[in-house]
Amino acid sequence: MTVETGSGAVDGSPDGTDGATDGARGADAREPEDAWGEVTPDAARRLLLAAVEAFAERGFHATTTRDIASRAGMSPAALYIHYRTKEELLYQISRVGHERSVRILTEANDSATNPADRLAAAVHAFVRWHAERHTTARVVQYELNALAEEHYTEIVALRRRSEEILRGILEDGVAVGEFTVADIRGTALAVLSLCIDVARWFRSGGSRTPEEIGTLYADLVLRMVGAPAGGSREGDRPER
Amino acid sequence: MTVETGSGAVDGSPDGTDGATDGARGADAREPEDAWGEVTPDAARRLLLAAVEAFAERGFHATTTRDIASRAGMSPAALYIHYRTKEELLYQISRVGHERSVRILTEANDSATNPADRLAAAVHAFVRWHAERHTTARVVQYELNALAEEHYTEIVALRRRSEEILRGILEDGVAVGEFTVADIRGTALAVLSLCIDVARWFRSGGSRTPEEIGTLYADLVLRMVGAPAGGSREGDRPER
DNA sequence: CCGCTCCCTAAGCGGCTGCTCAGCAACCGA
DNA sequence: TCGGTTGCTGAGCAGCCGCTTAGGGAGCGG
Repeated sequence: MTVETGSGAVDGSPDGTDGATDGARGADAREPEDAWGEVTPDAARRLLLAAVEAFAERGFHATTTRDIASRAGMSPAALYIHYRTKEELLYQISRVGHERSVRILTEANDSATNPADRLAAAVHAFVRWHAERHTTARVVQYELNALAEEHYTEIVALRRRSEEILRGILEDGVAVGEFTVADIRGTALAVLSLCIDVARWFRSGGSRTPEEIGTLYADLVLRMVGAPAGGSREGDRPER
Repeated sequence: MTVETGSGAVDGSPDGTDGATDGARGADAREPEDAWGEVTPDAARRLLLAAVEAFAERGFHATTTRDIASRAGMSPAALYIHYRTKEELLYQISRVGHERSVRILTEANDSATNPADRLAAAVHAFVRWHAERHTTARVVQYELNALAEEHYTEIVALRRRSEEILRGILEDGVAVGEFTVADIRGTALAVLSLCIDVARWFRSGGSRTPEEIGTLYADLVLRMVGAPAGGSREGDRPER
């Protein structure tokens, strides 16, 4: 089993260019739950996909290895050719998901210079991902404590990284006078919590698109930090 | 097994004033996780308490009936004298917890007349409960989908009730011009989500008390709805 | 003393769990 | 043609799961 993540490869596979099959992130003609295109043996990817669905629906502990295997169209034993344990499946899902989270926040943070735009971009992209990939995100965000001890601590480090990025934006915003925030740490935690929880309640059939929710949440968060006007980032209108 | 809930009693217990035992919110000498004082046979209450702890730690499916029973100091079979199934334990926890949630929101909603004060009171009390009783709240909010079909639909109705209360406050606030909210339904959902998620990340040993988090969140939510000044409700200071 | 009720336990049942292992078909370079 | 590797299956193991059942002991009205 091989996963390319761009950083922190766990198994000793060469950083091959196999992922080129889905081009530059394959944003065109996107399937409902791909984003696992980099997982190399086809069967391993199908198993991962099946595990994501099953974990999201029933939770890690309520999901049986037989269920995962049969969703992937394979026998129960096939799972253990590609993954040592059921927990390793969760670990791979969690690791890739968290790395993507950090990358989304990092890229948004680098996409602008003034804190308000950085914050809006970060919240918008982060929330959009949680809505668009809510099945994956639900597993990533809510099945954490089923991880083995060592895997858990590794994932928690990634989560702290996300927290730091957001806190950094708030600190910059307060420093330059764009934000009015008394408790920076607490507010950063609240903002992150607000975004993450989208994965819990979002349903695909709902009345709002991920894009719309991203926009709504970016506006709400700008208000939370006391940024002068909600929609000040796109264009340059000073009000409304 | 008998539980008094103050409203919507399922089994035939009188709507007694037993809740007076914890006085006005029982802030004095409060035990870590009581609030189940109304459960009548002592053994049944101990089992409920044990189940709350176990479900919160490991999740419903990962918790065994043997674990619950042994936490309560009883044999595995004793559980089935007081509850028909493991799921019924979850159902009782979920039902009582959701009824308490609705009651907290209702009382806060009735505690003032102007929408800003009502919203601040609701968020403050709701968040405080989720932090103070985070063990219970975690089960109540995040183990929902382990419920049986009929129990699930009953609980979902209670959740919709909470949603409506919050949405009502926002509607009133917009109507009288205290709030500036474009998407009332989406904002109400976001506010509720923000409050609920406190149960996920809150730890007892943290640097903030439930009271402090309640205050912080009330302020954040007032900002989210565009209420004029964050701290305008207690006292009358127009700023900060 | 009886007989009855209320709680509780020891033992265990059928079934499902994560996981293993021997074996086999398909492909591969030589 | 052939040995070796890869990817998979059928069968199954040990152990744990939710839940049941038979029975026991303490209390209690009579």
